[in-house]
Amino acid sequence: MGNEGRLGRLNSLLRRRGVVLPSYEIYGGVSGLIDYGPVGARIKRRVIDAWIDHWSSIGGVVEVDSPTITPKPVLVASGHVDEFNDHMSECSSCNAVFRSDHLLKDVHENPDSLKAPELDKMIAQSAIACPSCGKSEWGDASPMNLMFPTRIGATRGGRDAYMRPETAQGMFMLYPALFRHFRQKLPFGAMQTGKGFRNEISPRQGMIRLREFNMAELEYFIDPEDPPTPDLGEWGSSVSLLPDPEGPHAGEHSLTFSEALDSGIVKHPTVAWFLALTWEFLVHVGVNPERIRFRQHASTEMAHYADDCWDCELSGEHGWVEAVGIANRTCHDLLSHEEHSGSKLLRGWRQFDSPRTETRDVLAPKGAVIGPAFKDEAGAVTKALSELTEIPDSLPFVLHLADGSKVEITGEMVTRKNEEVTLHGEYFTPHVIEPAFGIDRIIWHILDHGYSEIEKEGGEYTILGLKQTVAPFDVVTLPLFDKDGMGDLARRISSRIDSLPGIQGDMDSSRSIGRRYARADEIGVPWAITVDHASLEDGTVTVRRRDDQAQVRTEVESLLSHLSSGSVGDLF
RNA sequence: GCGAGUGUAGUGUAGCGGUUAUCACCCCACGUUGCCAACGUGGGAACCCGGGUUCAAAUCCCGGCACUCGCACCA
Repeated sequence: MGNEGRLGRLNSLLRRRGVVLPSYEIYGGVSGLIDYGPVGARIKRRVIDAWIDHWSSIGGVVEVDSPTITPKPVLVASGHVDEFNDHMSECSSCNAVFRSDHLLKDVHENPDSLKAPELDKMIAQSAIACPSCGKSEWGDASPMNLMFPTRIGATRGGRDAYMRPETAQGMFMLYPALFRHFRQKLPFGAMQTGKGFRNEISPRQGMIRLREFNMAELEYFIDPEDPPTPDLGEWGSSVSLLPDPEGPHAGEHSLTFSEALDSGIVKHPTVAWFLALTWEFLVHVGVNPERIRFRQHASTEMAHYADDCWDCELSGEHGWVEAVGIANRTCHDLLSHEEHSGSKLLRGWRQFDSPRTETRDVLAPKGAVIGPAFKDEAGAVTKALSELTEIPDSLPFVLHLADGSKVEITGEMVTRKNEEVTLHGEYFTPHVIEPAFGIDRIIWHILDHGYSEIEKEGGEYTILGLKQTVAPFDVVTLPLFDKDGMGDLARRISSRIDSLPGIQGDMDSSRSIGRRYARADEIGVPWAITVDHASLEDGTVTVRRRDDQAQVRTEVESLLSHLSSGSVGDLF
C-alpha cells in the first residue's frame, strides 16, 4: 500500500492528463462507468494489441469478434440467467440486505438452486436470525439479476436478450466455424477482446468494479484425453501461489510453474501453461512481478461452469484484486449448448490409432410391421430401438421412447442380429481452458505500479514509468525554442516519427523545456528528443531517457532507425 | 442496497447567510530565458443537479446524482 494520499494524487493525475475520467460528468456522472481520455485510450489500445500479439504467438489461436447483444436462450444454456439471478432478502427490522441463499447455508445443502417462494418459506420455517440485528422478520426475496436486459426488435414482440456478461459465449457460438477453420484438429483457441456488462449493485474502487468493462478472453479447446503439455522450463522465475485453502496444499507457496504442476498443486498441464503465459504477459506490459500472485478457488467458491479455477491477483492501492481468471471450464458450455440448441456441431473428432471393430447385438426393426403398428410413432420407435444399450433376452418387451411413453415390442417387429461395425474414431465434446483478463484492472495496476513520486531538486516530481510497449507515445519531440527554425525542424522530425510503422510521437513546444520534460514524464513517455541550435547545423538531436534523465546526442537518422527497431536504449 | 461523511475553475483549496467567490498549481498570448516544472505582463477557467426557506443561499433545509469510509454484494 502506498503512503497517505497517493491514491488521490494518482487519480487526480489520471483525470488531469486525460487518462481515465468519470463518464458523463457534466450530467452528474454514472457510477461504474469510465472514459479513457486521449492519453488513456492509447494506453488501452496498446495493452489490447500486446494481449492479442502475446496469445497469437503460441500458435493455433485466432481472433474473433461477436456481438455484445446476446439472445436469452444462449445465456440460459450457459447458466448465466439462473446463476445471475441471486435473490436478496431484506430484514424488515433493520433494513439490512443479504443474499437469500447465504442465509440458508446451514439449513440447506444447495440453497442456490431454490426459487424465491421456496427461499421465503425456508427462511421463515427455520426462523433465520438477521446477522445484523438478530431479529427474524424478513421481507420477500427479490431477484437481483446482474445482467442488463434488452430486447431485439424495435416494435412490439421481439426477442428477449441481454448485454453479454462475458465475451466467452461468442467463441462457443463460433465453435463450428473454428473447428472447420482449424481443419477439424484440436487443440485450437479463439480469443476476443471487447466490452462486457454487469449491472453491479454498488460499483466502487474506481476502475476496479465497473458496470461496462473491457475484457479479453481466450477459449482454448482441447481433447481432455490428450491435453497439450508444453515444457514449462522456459519460465524459471518463482511465483507466489495460494492453493485451495480447503485442499492438501493450503498455504502460500513460492514455486516455478513447472514445480507447481509436478507437485500437483496445479492439476492440469494446460492450466499450468496458461498460468505461465499469463504471468509473462503481465510482466511484459509493466505489472510488477512481485505484486502478482495466483490464487486457487476453493471448491465452494467455484463458478457454476468451472472445474478448476485460478485467479491471478495483482496488488495495488486497492489491495489484492482479481485481474485474470484461468478456469478449466471442461465441456460445460459446449455440452450445454448442444443440449439446448440441438446442434451436433459442437464436438471434436478423436481418430483411433487403428480402426476398432466392435460387434454387438441389435434388434433391427422391420419397417413393414412397425409402420402399420405404430403409425405416427413409428419413427420414434425405430430410433429408440437403435439406441438400446442392452438388448433384452426375451420378447416381447417394453420399450421406453424419448418422450417418456412406453410401447410393447413383439417378436414379429424385429430381427435379432449380430452387427459388426468398424470405428475409425469417435466424437467427443472438447474441454475448454479459459484465461479471462479484466483489461481495465490490468491497466489500473500498470498505472499504479508505474506511478512514482520522487524528489527532484528539492521539489516533488512525478514519473509514470510505463514500458514503451504500453506508453501513450513512444517519444515526444521538443524544440528548445519555437523560433530560428527549431520549431519547423522539430515538426518535420515529429512527422517522420509518426510515419514509422507502429510508432507514435507527440510534439510539445509550449513553455520551458524543463516543464515539457515534466509533462512527458508524467504520462509515461519513455523518450524525449530535443531540437536545438546544433540540430540546425549538423542534423543531430539530443535524446533523453525518462527513467534517469540521461541524455545522449545522436543523428536524426540513427534515432529513427533505433525507434523502428525498438532499441533506443542502445544509444546510451 | 443500508448507515456516516464530502461535493467550489483542469488539479488541490479558502470562504460557512450579503465578497467583483480566495490562493496556488494549471492553460493561452507576448516578452525574456537557451536543456530539466525559472521570470515578467496580459488573459482563461468553478460554487454537482433540482426544489424549498429568506429581502438575500456556495453557505440553511429537502430530494436526486457522484465520491470516500463502514456493512452487505462482487460467477
